[in-house]
Amino acid sequence: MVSQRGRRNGAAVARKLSTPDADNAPTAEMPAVTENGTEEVARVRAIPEAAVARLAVYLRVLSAMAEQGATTVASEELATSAGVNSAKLRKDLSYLGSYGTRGVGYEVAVLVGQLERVLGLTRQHKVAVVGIGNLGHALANYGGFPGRGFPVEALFDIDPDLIGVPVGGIPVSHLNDIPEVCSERGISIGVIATPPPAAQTVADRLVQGGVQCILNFAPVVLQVPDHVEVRKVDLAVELQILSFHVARRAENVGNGMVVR
Amino acid sequence: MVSQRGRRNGAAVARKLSTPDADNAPTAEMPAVTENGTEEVARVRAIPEAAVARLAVYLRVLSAMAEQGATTVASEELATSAGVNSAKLRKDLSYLGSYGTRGVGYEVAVLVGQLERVLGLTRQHKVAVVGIGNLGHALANYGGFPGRGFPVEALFDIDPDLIGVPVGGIPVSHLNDIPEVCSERGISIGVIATPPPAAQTVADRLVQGGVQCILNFAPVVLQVPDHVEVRKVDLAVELQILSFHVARRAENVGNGMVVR
DNA sequence: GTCTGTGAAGAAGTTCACAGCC
DNA sequence: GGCTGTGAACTTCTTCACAGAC
Repeated sequence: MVSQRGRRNGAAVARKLSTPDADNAPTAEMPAVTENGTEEVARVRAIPEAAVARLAVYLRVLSAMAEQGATTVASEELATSAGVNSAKLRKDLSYLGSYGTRGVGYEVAVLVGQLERVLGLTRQHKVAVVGIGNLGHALANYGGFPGRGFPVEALFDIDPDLIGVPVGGIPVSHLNDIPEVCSERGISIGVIATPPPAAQTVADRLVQGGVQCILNFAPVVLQVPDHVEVRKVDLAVELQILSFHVARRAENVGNGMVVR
Repeated sequence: MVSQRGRRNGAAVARKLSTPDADNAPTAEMPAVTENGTEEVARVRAIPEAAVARLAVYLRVLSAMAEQGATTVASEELATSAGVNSAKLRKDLSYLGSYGTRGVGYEVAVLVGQLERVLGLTRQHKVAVVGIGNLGHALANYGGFPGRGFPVEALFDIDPDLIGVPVGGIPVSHLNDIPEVCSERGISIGVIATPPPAAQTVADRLVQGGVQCILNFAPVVLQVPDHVEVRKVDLAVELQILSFHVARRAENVGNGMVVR
């Protein structure tokens, strides 16, 4: 019956998250530390994937609060604004370390700083948008992409009429030049907004160009090397999930309830 | 707090999912009563949320296969194309019922039909797009939205210059008319592509208009009644998640590896 | 032999509830 | 009194591995 809900190796891992004060949290930019060899790592690197997405939301809410002059905030309030419950919020924040004050709450500025650090927002991530159709256009024009820190620095398309034309201040290059241009400009994030058939080829070229992360709007499952991170945004899937829920509801209705 | 089920006493429960045949399958499973007299009947508990998103992906892959003339497919092949492992795929499909043949595989056409049924794609879901800026424009022009079954039938904006102008064949109406127009046209899905400050008001009006589902592109946490389903697509969050992974990688690098 | 369907084990994620500090 | 931080309980999701149908 071993309760052990730790990680994969059963060794006494003991989840050393949230070390008490003494902020040893490894900063993103310091090469930092030591080659631990034996024993376990004192490093905190265990933020659950699911929590990461929420951290980004907290950051946005906190930034808005800071702008309105708030200096402290309680977990309950922040949680409500972020649309989660407070236990989850506190747990999520505990992955960063202990930055709250019992009986009081969190200092907004401190939390913002920590979130930015953990999310890697203390450095810039240059973005390339591939596929300057309707969507790509919209993305390119977002102008420096949401929340700054993500400047769009390259655009690509296959249409000869578009090559060289500036969109949002940046001239469009040809798909063939993806590897070279991405390499030159140090692009770290590629956004794929092409038609489905082109997506895989584009992904390959982005990888060639040294891009580490891809945000894929094309409804295609991309094949990429392990070291490349892909996130997918899939309109059709989102709509179908909604459709599923409508159907679910309709099924459970026992009477004349109108379900669209 | 007496709830208890699953694990520990798994023998008795045996989760009777996947009743074969029979259209709507409410899979009851004698609820052992309990003391909660008031609570409703929400024990249908059929398809796990996480599986639903994947079902939509399987459907797309299968449709493509059907188009190429495939008539049967094995779980391994389908799984690979969909980017999941075969055990997960089989488990997911088992939620629909038993539609495969051991030793052979699945009939593509059958599976497509079942997926469409479960995802509620046998009926149409009329879509309204609110906020005809860059993104809204792109969405409106998707022309009948991905995979049909989701016709765009109403557009809204607040800009007087846009009102009445047709975009993708549909004239833009004013935000104020959302409840009325949605009601009239029987809109079931509202897509919010407005600037953040407008999003909540828009959501309220959509709900007033009887919309059951909202796809929200605005970086805002929406407040809606329980019976309304919201899905969020958040560009900034997606980028920040990618950023997090870059930072993670950078941290773990012990040497001159270039990490963008 | 091949491939599905599925209990059961395992891992990940969420919620509870309370100790500990203000 | 109020609020954070967190082990432990609980829930959901994923993977394993094999019985059973072809």
